[in-house]
Amino acid sequence: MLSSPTIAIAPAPLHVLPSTDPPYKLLQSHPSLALLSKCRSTRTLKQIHSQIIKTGLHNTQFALSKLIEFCSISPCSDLAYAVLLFESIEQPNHLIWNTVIRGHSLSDSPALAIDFFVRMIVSGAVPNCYTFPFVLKSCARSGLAPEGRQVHAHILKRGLDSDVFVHSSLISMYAQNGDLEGARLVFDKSSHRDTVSFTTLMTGYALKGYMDDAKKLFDDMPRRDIVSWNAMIAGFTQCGKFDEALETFRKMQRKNVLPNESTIVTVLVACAQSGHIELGKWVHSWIKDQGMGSNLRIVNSLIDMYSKNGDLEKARSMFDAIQEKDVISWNVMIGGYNHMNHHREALELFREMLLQSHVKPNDVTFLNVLPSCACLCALDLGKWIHVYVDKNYKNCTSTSLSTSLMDMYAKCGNIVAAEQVFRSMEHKSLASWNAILSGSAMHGEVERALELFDEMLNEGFEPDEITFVGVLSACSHAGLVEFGRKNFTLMVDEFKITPQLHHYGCMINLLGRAGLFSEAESMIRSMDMEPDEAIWGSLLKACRIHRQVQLGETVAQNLFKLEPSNPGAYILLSNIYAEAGRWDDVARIRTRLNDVGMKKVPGCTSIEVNSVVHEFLVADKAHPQSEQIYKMLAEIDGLLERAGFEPDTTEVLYDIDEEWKEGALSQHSERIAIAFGLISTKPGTTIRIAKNLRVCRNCHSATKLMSKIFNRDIIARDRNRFHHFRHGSCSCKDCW
DNA sequence: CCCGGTCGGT
Repeated sequence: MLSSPTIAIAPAPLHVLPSTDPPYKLLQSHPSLALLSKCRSTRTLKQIHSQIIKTGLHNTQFALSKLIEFCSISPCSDLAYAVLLFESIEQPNHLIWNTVIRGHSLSDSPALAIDFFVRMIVSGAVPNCYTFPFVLKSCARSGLAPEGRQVHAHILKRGLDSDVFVHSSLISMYAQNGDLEGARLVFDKSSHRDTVSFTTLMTGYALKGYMDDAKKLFDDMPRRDIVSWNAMIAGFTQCGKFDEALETFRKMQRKNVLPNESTIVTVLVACAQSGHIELGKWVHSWIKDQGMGSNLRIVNSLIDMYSKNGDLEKARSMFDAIQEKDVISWNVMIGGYNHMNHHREALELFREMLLQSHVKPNDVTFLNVLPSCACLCALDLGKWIHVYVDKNYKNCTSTSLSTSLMDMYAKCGNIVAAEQVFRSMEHKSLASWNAILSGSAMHGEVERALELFDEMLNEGFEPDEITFVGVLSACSHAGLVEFGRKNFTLMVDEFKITPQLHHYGCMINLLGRAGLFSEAESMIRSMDMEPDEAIWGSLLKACRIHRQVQLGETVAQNLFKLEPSNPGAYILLSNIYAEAGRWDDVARIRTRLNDVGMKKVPGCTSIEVNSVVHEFLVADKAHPQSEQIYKMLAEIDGLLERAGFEPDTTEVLYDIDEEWKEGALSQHSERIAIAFGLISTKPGTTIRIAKNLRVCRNCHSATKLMSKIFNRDIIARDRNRFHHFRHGSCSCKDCW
């Protein structure tokens, strides 16, 4: 029995097929081919293939084209197998050529379809009106505009441009390659413009954001079908014109055009992105009336709409009610948690997906989970995903997935792994450069960040505003005033980027810390926008460092106005007074602080041990191992004292609305997390923690000493940047 | 018997 298909199709010389097939109606209903529609795995595919060989069907072009078609576009596609089949045929007919070109045009590497097209012509086979739509699609999908124009020349030579399918495919190809003039020319020259050609050109305009032109075509077209309406709604949605999108939807209903599944999905996207939750709810009840309430695509879109609008409970209850969840159901729910900063829930649901569902995660799943890993410093889970991706996607990992992995490593404290991923990437996007650049900046690797910036410019990448946030924050972390000024000018003059608050924030921080107050003030005056709390905040910090009492008072007033209930400004100002010996003013601020009833953001530190993320608050006793943790804390205090550590109590004010007690400083959340890390990991292991606020001075000094006493690398992420503690010192060189 | 345009998750 021929159980091995490779043996079956590999023999030389090549398969010579009879020039004509038996009547196709006989073939079409053949039981062996009917089996294909039920085939779900490569194994059964191979069995069916053997069947086809046994019954002699493999001597027909029809059966082979069906097999190739199935291998190349079914859910369990295996393009390599399709090519193997194809190569075994000596003189493929049109159908076979078309099928193999179509298979490649829909694959991950659509450019290969063009290679087959060239081979087809060289072999003397004549492309027909079925061939060109596939070839044009691959020119569009692979972005090969010159090749697209050459194919257009072929079409004209063969007089096939009057075929409606070829005609609309041409418009689509030009439009998707961004050549709207080309698309318009094809459209204008034709005398057989149908609804599809109109809609295709209209979509081309919409894609570029030219909604006025799109609207004009829409109004001018003789007949509109449901796809035309949907395309118009989608066009408005994609360029953020949600009101117009929803208005078009209402108009279509007034004209008694019945929305279909795609319409609903598109409208729900508009509701999700624009926050029109009331309309979303109305659409939901309308869907129920229409009996579409159990359509999985629609339910998935509803979950997305509810979760993006903050109603996670409604979203979750709909998610739980789905009997047969698909990968998108999982992705939207995980993505919803991630979007609303419910990172723990995102990771928990991801675990549940792996353990309790039969749905395999895909790249979008990871794109939704990785930012949550990054936020919680869940490095083990992030690494697991990396290994999984390498194993399951081999060398076809997308640029965005690699970028997301890189970002995760950088934010979890492993900048070396981030750089490794970066170097291994074949295609880098601007986002990839931005991620590695700001990663290096976050880790205080300033020279590296500036090197990377030069490198990306040399490779011809055009930096954007995010790039410059990375560059300028690198300069500000290292106090490189001259570089900061230079790059700020470069950004504005060379790259014509209007500075945003973030950029000014970096500059003010940099100038303030260097004591260049008049330059900082004149920069603030030059801004087109109102300074935000970050800008005043960094200036106030600078006032404290340089003991600028008078300026500090003015700056603090600005902060009080912006954030009346944030205690940070009061604390900084009282520190400034304290350091100037103005105790009356200190007392006055403290009273005010107590009167206003500040909303203090509780300090919270997370640490991952054995793939589980643990979170600790100040003086937290909720952890099951609390008793051991506090024993360890006491031991640490003793060791610190013996090493000559003196608590720096200048920032005790941070605890002003805590019940102040002896030892409060050693109960800051980062200390508890480190103590937990020390008792639950092997000696010598690196400890990684992530804190939601900035590390206080006292904890910073204590942690430096702890890294020496326990001989551990401690990598701490605070709200701003990373601190790598090692052998008693910190990578930030005490300047943060 | 294989052809075109809209549509969800970054």
